[in-house]
Amino acid sequence: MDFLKIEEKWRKKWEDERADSFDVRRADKKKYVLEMFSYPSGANLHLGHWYNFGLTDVYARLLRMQGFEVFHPMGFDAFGLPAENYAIKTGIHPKDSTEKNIKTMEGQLRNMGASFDWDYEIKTCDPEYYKWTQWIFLQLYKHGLAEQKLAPVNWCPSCNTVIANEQVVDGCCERCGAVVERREMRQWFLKITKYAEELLDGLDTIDWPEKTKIMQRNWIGKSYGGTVTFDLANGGSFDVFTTRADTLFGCSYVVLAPEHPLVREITTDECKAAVENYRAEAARQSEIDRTSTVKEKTGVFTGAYAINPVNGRKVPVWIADYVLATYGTGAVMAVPAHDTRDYDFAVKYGLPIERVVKSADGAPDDLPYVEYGVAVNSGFADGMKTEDAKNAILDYLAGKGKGGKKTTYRLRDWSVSRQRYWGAPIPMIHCERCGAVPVSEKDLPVKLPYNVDFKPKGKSPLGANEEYMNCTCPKCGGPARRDPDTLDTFVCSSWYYLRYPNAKNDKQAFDTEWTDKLLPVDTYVGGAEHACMHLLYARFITKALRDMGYLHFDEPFKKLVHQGVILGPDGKRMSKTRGNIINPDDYVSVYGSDVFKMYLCFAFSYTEGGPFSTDGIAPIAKYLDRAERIVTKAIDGKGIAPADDKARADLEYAVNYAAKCCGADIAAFSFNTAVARLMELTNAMYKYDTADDALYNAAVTFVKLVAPITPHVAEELWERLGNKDSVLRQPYPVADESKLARSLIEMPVQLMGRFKGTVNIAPDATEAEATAAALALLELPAAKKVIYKPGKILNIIV
RNA sequence: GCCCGAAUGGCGGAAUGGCAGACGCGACGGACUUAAAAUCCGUUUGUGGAAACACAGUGUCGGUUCAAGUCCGACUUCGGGCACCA
Repeated sequence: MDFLKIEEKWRKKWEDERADSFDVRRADKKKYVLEMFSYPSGANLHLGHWYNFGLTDVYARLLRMQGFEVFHPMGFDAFGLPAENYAIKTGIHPKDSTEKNIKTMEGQLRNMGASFDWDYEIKTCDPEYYKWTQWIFLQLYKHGLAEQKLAPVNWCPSCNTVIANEQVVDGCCERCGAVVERREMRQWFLKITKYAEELLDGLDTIDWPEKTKIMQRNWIGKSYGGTVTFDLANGGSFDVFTTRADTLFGCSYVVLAPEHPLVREITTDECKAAVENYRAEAARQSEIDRTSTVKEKTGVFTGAYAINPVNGRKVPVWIADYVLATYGTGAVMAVPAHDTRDYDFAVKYGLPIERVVKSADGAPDDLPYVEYGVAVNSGFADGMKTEDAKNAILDYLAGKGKGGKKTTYRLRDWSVSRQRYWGAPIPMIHCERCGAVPVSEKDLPVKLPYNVDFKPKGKSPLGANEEYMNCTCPKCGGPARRDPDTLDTFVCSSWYYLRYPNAKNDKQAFDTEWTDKLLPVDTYVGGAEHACMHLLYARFITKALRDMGYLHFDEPFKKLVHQGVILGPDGKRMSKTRGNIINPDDYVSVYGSDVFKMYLCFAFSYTEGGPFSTDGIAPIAKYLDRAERIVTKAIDGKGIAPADDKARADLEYAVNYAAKCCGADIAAFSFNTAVARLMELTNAMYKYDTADDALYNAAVTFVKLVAPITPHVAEELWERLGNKDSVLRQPYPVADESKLARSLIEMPVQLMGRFKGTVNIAPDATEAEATAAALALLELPAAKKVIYKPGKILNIIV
């Protein structure tokens, strides 16, 4: 078949007929199918796009044939760092390069033959889009969900700019090699932590991969414990968070994070130099390095002492980099006898190690003993089991006003300020008199100026543009400055699924009534790398907008599917430096999109992915040619009465078996087995080998079954079968169960759980009948016991 | 380092705890052809055997079960994420 020619013919026809338009009148039958939109960093669609968009489109087309009105939009996540880096390197403006890339990708997406409705296209860098991103930020601000806080950023002293984690390589700047520091800057945060509990609970209500739910649960990191207030010997106090309050009597020192605000105040003069050095050193390390459990623990003494509230004991206050300012209270109590990190630290620095838990059942309990057990050397808690001791000690502290039970989350607020150019400007104004003031909604969008020097020079690129920065305070009318930062691109992508149905609405971000009809997204497909960030942010924004009354659903994505990662032919992740990048165009331009897509369907387990190999592509083209030949033969047989009943029954079985499996497999994103069932069907048609009505009917069903996968080829064959309408609008075949029923079935027989052979029995055979047949096969007189699972196995035990 | 996955023939991959290897690639054989290509048909986990069949076999080691690729524990290797790449 001339695939390229066929594809051009049908694509043109579909475009002329607007075959992929969403019909709003049928919104009651809607299915919202969405892929994570693409980031136009390169000029071309890469293999991952094909794998995500191409195969999800197979699913979308199946749903259409099953009678649903599918809403399947496409757009671009167009702001972001790579375009800006590219601009710094080449001088090409991010807007220009991004628009050019989008144009190319749009063309390629159209040639994919996927059923996107382009009427709803969005681009996050379009002022008509980011206007509403800014509007959402303002709503969050008005509802107390946005606030300014100090937070550390990576600062390259040589480039004189903030750099992303990605640009930090082994603690050094990837551009110039200078050692990167962490600096505190004032930044906007969205208070996602307010929703920690609901984000956790909501996971139970959605159809997502279990592993993704587990990852989100761990990311949110709820832990039950308590706070303990330590008074400082020289006045003042601080709280620690612990999940093991039962070990409080064994606390022999306390540790603050190096960044803890109290550190400067409490450090004694003798210790000052060491503490300052240590803080500077800690600022150079990433959190991953700091929390590594194999890294040797280090720390320094501050010279200060704190009072353990349960026993009045004076314990030294240290700082150590394994304590993070961002988790819990930024301070921990150290119980070396019952925590491995504290133990290593205490051994290294000669701090006391005192047992306060022993094993309950006499099992070995060498120190450090981190298991639960029974409290010892713990005053009033002696003899209590760990759980009881926790409660007793926290209750005691609560009674004294020195702490109590507390639940903590690992989840941190979402930092959204970026000291970069290519993003949505933060719609806030800083006034000397009024402080931070929101831009009024009527003045949105705050437009990103085109003429900006985005080269690094010590502050945000926008901050150097006086024309942009100077404005008047909306509150007092005095002179004021704009916020020089832009929003994290995750903000743009945390609500785009709400915008698609409202893509052309220039009055609102979305029309609530309409949004309620089309959302939530029924099936969302994208990479598992987004499990904790994008997917959590989107859930948060949905819940926040719901609480403001704008939405009436709780979760944005009912069902989630992750596609796997396609690796290079060498089994490694594709990358420029490895030189193992596969360009899909090289194959699509030769074989066409149908063949390439069917290859992607067949060659991988969708959710696993795997190494790419060119070897499988040509065979798919051959297979479609083989299918074409048998369909062509079948056309000649139309109207000829079938002769052989047995052969016809076998063919009909194959047809209905394929019908039964194909749709179910595609719906389960098991594309490879769906293709396998189609191959079995064509094999059965070849075996039948008679041009008559039975073969003709099989061909008709086959063409419908294959249509979601290879729509162009299916349209062509459908036309040749004598049809005038589109095969893509035919109802998807449903199996006739009566054709699948067999008078005898093969029942595997096991002896003591080992397979011994099969017997043919009636599908509804009784246990006695089945046992008799099995015993005959095994030539045994009787069974001691029989395990019979009709349709599955019969296991004889002697 | 921490969290989450994955590992099955020469290769890609199938398999609600119940016949491991569906389907395909490759390889081998046959038909057609003067020949080749293309096509159609067949064989193809390993070992032994002419065969029937027997034994072994799903990364490693151990466990649960009448029965384990599948469940549990420990490990090895690879992949994803770790909050400023998206």
